[in-house]
This record gives sequence, C-alpha cells and structure tokens, in this order.
Amino acid sequence: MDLKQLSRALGLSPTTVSRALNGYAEVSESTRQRVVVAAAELGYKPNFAARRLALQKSETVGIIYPPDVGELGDPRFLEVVGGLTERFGEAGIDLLIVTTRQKDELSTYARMVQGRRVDALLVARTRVDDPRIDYLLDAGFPFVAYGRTSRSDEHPWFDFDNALGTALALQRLLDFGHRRIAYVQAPQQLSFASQRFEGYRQSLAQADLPEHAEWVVQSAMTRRGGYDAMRRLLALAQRPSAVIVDNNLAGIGVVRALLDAGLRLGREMSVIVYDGVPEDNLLPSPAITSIEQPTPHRAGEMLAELMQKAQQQRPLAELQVLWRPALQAGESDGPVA
Amino acid sequence: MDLKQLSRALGLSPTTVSRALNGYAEVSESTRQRVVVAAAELGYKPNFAARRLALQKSETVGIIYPPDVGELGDPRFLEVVGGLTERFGEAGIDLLIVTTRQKDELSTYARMVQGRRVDALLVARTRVDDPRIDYLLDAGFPFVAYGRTSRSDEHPWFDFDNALGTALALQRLLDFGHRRIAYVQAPQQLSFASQRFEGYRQSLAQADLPEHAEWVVQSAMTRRGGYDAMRRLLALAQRPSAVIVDNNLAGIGVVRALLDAGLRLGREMSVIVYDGVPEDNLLPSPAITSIEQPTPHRAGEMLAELMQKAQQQRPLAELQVLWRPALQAGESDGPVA
DNA sequence: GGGCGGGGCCAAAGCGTTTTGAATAGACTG
DNA sequence: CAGTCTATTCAAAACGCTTTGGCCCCGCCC
Repeated sequence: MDLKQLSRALGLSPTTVSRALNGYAEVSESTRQRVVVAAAELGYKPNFAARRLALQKSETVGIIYPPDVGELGDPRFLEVVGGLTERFGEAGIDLLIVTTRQKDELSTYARMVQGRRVDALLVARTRVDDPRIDYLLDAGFPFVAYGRTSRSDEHPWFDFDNALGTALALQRLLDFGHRRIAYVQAPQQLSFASQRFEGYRQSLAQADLPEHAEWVVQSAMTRRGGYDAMRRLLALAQRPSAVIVDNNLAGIGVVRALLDAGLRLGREMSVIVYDGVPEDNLLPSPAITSIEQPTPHRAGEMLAELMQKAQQQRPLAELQVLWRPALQAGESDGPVA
Repeated sequence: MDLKQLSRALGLSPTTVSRALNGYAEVSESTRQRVVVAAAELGYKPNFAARRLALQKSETVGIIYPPDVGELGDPRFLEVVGGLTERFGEAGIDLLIVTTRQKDELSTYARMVQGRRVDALLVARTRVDDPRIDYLLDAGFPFVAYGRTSRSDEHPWFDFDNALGTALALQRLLDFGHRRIAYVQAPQQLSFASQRFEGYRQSLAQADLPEHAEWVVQSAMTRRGGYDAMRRLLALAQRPSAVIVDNNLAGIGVVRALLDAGLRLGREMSVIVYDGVPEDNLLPSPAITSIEQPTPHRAGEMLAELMQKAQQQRPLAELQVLWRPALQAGESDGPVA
C-alpha cells in the first residue's frame, strides 16, 4: 500500500493525499478526514527511504562510539543511551547506534554526515583535541559533544563540573579543620578523573596547603580497588584525617576498609565520596557525605533535548550545559578529632 | 558530491560509476580503478536514503523496547545492545533503537516493517503470548525473539535454559545429601525468575521431596534484598541446610548475611548462586559455587548473528539457540553436616 | 459584469541511487 | 566477409515520497 494506491482508492491525487497526511493547510477539512480515515483503514505506512529522500532529512540522530565500552570507557554510557532513546522516542525520532574503531572514526563520521544518514550526531567520549569535532564544525553539521573540548566555545556540549565537585568536598573538609586530606582516584586517563583531581589540587593550592604525594592513591574503579587503597593509606606513618574518593565503586571499598579497621566514620576518619554510595550496599555505616550528580539516564534526556535544539540552530548559549554537582551532607564526616 | 557529479567529472555515465563502486563484473578493471580513486579523492559518499529507496532495503536492523528499562525489566539489557552494535558494526549494518509504550507497540512495529525502515527486528522482552510475534510471523518479516514464546517452534529465538540451571544446582545439593534446600528468588513477574523457579520445583518433585513454602523466599533483586531474605531463613525454627539464590545481586547479600551470622560456607550452610558472585565484592568468603551463563554482551553478539542468518532465510533449526548454563563448582557448598 | 483573490485540487518535476534494455565496437567463427 | 559473441558503456526508467507551479471554480468588489 503506497501513496499512489491510496490516492487512487480515494479518487484523489497523491499530492493532496500527501498534504492531508502531513497537515498542510491547502486541503479542505472534509478531505483531510476522509484521507486520514482511509489511510488508517487500509494500513498505509509511508516508505521512509522515499520520504527521507524527498525531504532531505532522516528523522534520525546518530551516536557513534568506540567498541571497547566497559573497559576504560564510561561504564554507564549505555544508561545514557536509555535516556536518549526515551526522549527521542516521544518525538518520533530514531536513534542510530554505530560502533567504530578509532582509526576508522573519521570516515564513519563522513559517511553519516555526507550520506545524510542522520540529522544530528552525538559525539561521545570527547577528547581534548578531537578531530571529530573539527570535522563536524567544519562541515557545519549539527551535533552535541558529551564532554568539553579545546574548542568548547564554538560548539554545543554537555558536561559535568567535576572540578567543582571535588572543590566543594575539599572546602567542607577544610571548614571542619582537616589539614591532612587524602584522595583516592580512578585512573587518570579518564577525563572525569583528571578533572576531579584538578579540583582537589587547585583548592589545596588556594588554601595554601602543600600536596602530599603519599596521600594521593590511584586505584582501579572497583570496590576492591578502593579497599586496598584505603588500607595503604591507613598503613602510612602520617595518617590522613579525611579522605575524598573520586568514584562511588571505590568509595564502597574505602568505607568497608575503614569499618574493618574499626574506625568510626565522621570521628576518627572523615569520608566524602563522589557520586555517593548506592543504598543497596550492605555497609553498616552512617549515611555517607557525597557529591551528587544526576543519573546517567537524566543526562541522556538532557543530551536529547540539546540535540533537538542544536538542529533548530538555537544560539550557542542555550546549547552549552554544565551540570553543577551539589554536596549532600551525610554523617561520614565531621570536625577533626 | 553526488553520483551524477562524480560521473560527469569522470566522463562516464552514472550507471557505470555505480557499478564500478558496487563491484559489478560488467565494468572493465581499468575504469573501476579510475572510478574508485576519483571517488575517494572527491570524497563521494552515497546518499543512503536514495540507495535504500532503489535497493528496497535499509541495511539497518531495529530493536524496539519499552521505555521502562531498569525498573522491572532486564537491567542488563543495554549490555546486550553493546554486543549487538559491535557485531553489526563489523558488517556495516546500522542498529536502530526505538522505545515505545506497550499500547503503541503494534503500530510502531507496523511502521518499522511496512515503512521498510529496517531489514530485520529484534523482539526484546518477549511475553508468552506475544502479539508482536503474531504480527511479524503474519507479515513474514525476518526477526529474532529474545526469549521463547508460545509459538517458539515457528520462529527464530534465543534464550537461556534457566530451568536447567536451577535443576543442576538442586541436583548437586541433593547429591551432597541435602534435603532442606531453600530458594531465594527475584520477583516472579520476571520470566527468567519464574523459569528458574520452575527448575527448582520440578527437580524437587522428581526427587520426591515436598515443597516447603517457608524455604522459598522472594526478595528484591538487590544485595539488601538477599541479606534480609537470608536472615529470615536463618530465623526459621526448621533451618535449611542449603540455599539456592536465583540472581547474583541477592546472592551477595545472602553470603554476607551468612558470614555476619558466623556460619562457615560449605559446612554449616551450602550456597549456590545463579550467575555467580562478581569478583569485586569484598566478601571474605571462599569461591562461590555458581551457575554460569555467558555475559549479556556475548548474548548480544549471538543475537546479532542470528539476526543476520534470519535475513538469509536459513532453516529454522539454525535459528533457535538455547544456551545451557553450566555449574561451576566453588567451595561454598559441600556434604550435609 | 468583469476582474481579482483565494480555496482546493492536480500533473509533473524533483530527490540520488540502482537496474533494465539497448547500443557500440571489437573479436571471433565458419 | 557476413554473422555471432562478448565486453563495455549508456540512456532512461524505476523506487515512493514531497513540492513547485498551475488550473479551475466560486464568491466578492467596484
């Protein structure tokens, strides 16, 4: 059942039928009714390839990411995708997912853009100097970057203010009188980890406190990693009085290590965890003070909104969103003993 | 840069250029070379809408799922998607993700199928009597069901043999001499949970053992849920001597509860956990005996393969895959005390 | 009453590919 | 040397939709 057949069945021209279905004004209300009813009855569905060819747009947005997700990548990225699909689904827009290795990256982008396969792209896992961004800016193609780049002032992006998060945490501990503040961090290749660490360093510098290399421990982004890191910290001759953990998985390990060592949280040791410790954690500990961000799912919804606005060529100011984390006080920290 | 421009630049007809690029035999080797080189140089990328319209296929597969992922749904479904994209990416096929509420479900499917938006579909979260399956079978459209249905013998599907898994676990415990075997289960709306429970019940019946309602505890699919469930079991007058947990999150809670109660695993209480307990769990416990399945990512790869085969109209026998779990012995179970 | 404006409709021309059917030229056959 | 192949190329027709430019008819204005 295509448009021609439908129009023939109605005794109308394809032109009129097409217009009736797409809500154009140049068609009488009565004909519109007839057409809509007939289309539903006969089960007419437009052919998308044809529609897209004529329309010169795809009603599809794309997202390209490297295939090694879950390794060094953002382990929760697929949750972001969940938020994206949900939002786009409401708008009747399809989401295309493509994986590509880094070496074929640019040609994949070119295929998408020049082949008009999608109307807009999401650039995930941005790098500081990112050739994909250069390409898209150059081509004048609508896109949103998930993470800032060196050319952030020229394009739409969405990001978290990671440095602010650790700064907030550090400030709170300083206010409590702490001066020996340790830092447990995820691998620094991850951009969020390096940004968070930067917030720690800068706040330390602002407070005129020296960095103490011993108190900065890098560990795997796992419970076990956090556990081991904390044990190392506890073994130091000069023990810290507080610790900031830059991710919640390691945070669980850190807290467990403290509990196992018999230390009371918020008294003998203050703890603040980035992203918080999930409720379902089995730790018999007081509420952990944390730096809270929206969930990946919410981030996905936000990205979807931005992508739609990007296609409408809104002013850049509306298309750059930095989500500021907030400190959520718990009972895992307190005045220095 | 479209085909016409390219052909003009080469002094050839679009016909020949198209053939050269798509590897047809009716074009001389020397022209092919010229064309390929020029196409690369001039950066020609085919327009996909046009290509699809002419070809009457989309080089895209679709996957439609309800938007409430992460609630009662398969929380790891998005990992499956990861496996899918990876496989399809290698084959140059796009993956379209669409969300839809259950009430619009069928019209979404119709739009996809009749609008030829995709070449094949993955039906996720199949229900026993599933109108989507009826629709697709009726339309003769290639698809793969992720989960069996009441019409499983008529269509391609991929599934896990959940009942076999719990049966293996139960048999092992019986062999160890256990007769009081408890069962901690996830909510029974989840089809995997009901299938696993079915395996437990049937094996029990086969062994001529009565079901003991007290020993079957339902809990949330969380660590905390498992913890509480185990505590309830421990409080019973007639304590079980072994326990099977139907999901690994609750499994962690169960083990923690046993450790907290000072019970030695494999001696005072035997434990088998479906899907195993992840390594990064901080439990100071012996290796947990588990029922192992491939990861969701692997399942995604498998599904991708099946979808490709489904499009080639292979015989149904090749298109129905039941993955059998295996019991992996640990030290968390042993002979009855 | 003639001209004008606009509502409602249509035929035909795209959109950028692939494919069909035919043409040309040279090689080979008898 | 006429006739048949074969290899290579091309013009034109799909594919199914949207949109441009017109056409027709009716009511309205001066």
